[in-house]
Amino acid sequence: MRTRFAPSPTGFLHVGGLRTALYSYLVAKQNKGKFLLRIEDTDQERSVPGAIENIVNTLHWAGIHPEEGVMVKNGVVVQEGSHGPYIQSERLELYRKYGEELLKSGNAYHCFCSPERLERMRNDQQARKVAPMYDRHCLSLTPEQVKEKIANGERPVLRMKIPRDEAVALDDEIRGTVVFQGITIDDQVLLKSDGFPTYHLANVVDDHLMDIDMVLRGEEWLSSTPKHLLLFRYLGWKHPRYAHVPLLLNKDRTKLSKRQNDVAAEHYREKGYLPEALVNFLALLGWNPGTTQEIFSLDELIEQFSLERVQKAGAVFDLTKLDWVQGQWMRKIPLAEFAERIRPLVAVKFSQASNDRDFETKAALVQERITFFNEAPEMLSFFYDKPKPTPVLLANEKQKVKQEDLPEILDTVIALCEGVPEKEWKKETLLETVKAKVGEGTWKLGQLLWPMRAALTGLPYSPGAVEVAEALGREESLERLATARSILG
RNA sequence: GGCCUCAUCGUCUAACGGUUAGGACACCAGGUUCUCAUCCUGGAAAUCGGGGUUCGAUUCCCCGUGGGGCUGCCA
Repeated sequence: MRTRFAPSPTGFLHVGGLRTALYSYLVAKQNKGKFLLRIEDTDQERSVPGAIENIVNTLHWAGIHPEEGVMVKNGVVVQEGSHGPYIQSERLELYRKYGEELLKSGNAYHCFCSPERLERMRNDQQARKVAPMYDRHCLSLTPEQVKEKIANGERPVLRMKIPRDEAVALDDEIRGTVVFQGITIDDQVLLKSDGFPTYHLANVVDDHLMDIDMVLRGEEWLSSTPKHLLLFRYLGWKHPRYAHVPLLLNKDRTKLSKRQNDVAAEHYREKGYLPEALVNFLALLGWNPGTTQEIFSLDELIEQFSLERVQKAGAVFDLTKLDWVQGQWMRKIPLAEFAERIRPLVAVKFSQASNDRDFETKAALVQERITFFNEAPEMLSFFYDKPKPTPVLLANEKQKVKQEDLPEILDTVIALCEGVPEKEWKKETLLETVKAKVGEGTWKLGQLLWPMRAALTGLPYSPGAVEVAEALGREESLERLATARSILG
């Protein structure tokens, strides 16, 4: 099984494109096949320098690694595989050759109509409320007339000749059978006057020459598929299987657009989303496993994905769930790895973090509390910045901590903590100690722990008191408690 | 306008003739030996409409309605 992803290098990798690439990749991998990357740069106007590198890099970031075709090695675009070249602008001769073949077999013809005439024609057709289609004005040209026009310097396009009296049926993997009447299909331009092919010709020639077994692409291609099927037939080739994936939609259910959404996959990387999260989220937009599982690694997707369970209707690209998926993946990261990933971020603000031996203990306290790595510095700031607690913060109505009780409470907490020796300085021991005091009946747990936590962190919310105390260490904790006590006078 | 296509909670979706129409996110309310977060429990929330077919339709058929895609020498 060979599948491909064939983006145009017009800038960034589109999230919809990423999902299509993902599905394509999954189909290839679960069949022990190959997934290849081809670049469709047949529109010179729209090609952007650097776009290929960008797309490849983003694909890699997402964990999708094409095994054939266009790749980037050491920052340079290279091509690997026996079916190359894989960049369409390097295959112009091929398209010209097959265009010629179609011309000879009578399935294509030259057209000299100017853009102006075509526009007039379409306007006129629309005014008459008929479908805008090429009127075959140039079909009647004799070979001599064609030769003469070319000799005069006119640059024709090559148009495909659609049989008007037959129906073309597509057997789509997702949608089943779809039938198109020839009379409704336009005589598509195959080769442009600049010698470049259009998508339609290039796509068919390449999918055949590159031995593609299944084409997965967006639903926007569904209506041009009969043209492709016809081309395969004219050229005497077996066509691949087709699977038209439902579109990703804006909130108003129109095709996902730049104006309404952030559609550049790389931006999600920049915003701090984990590739696992984006891929997981995208996979579920239009596909479901038939079970209640929601979190999938790429390997699990390869194992479980199936086209039969791909939705027919488009899916609204609603990011709300992405954040939840991101949180799930965030918490799945092994602690040691998590700590090392946030350490450099924290060190930017607090250089002590670079060689903090207890950093992992601190990191453990925020892993469940953050959704993005970049929230870590803020969440850990109280470890590196001395807290400045106030009586207002230390007291808490809900916990029944009155300001006038604070001196006594803090003295109690300090005494309790002093009673815990260095080698016993663990959150479990600390909690037991506090609870033992609570058992005496004077104070409730919250009356001791809230002021303790507030004194240690200086914040209205943070990880728990004893957890923070452990991470801070005995000496630092006692110092902070003493500081808090001192402001109370 | 023409062609193609789609249609279950706000969103992503399950149910392939028989279910109190299920799950997830978001939302709301509780709980989780201290706050925040996590986590747990509960709640509110949907079959576009009309006809058929059938003992029985979310499910099959038809007609509407609504949405979407395409309709370029763009992809």
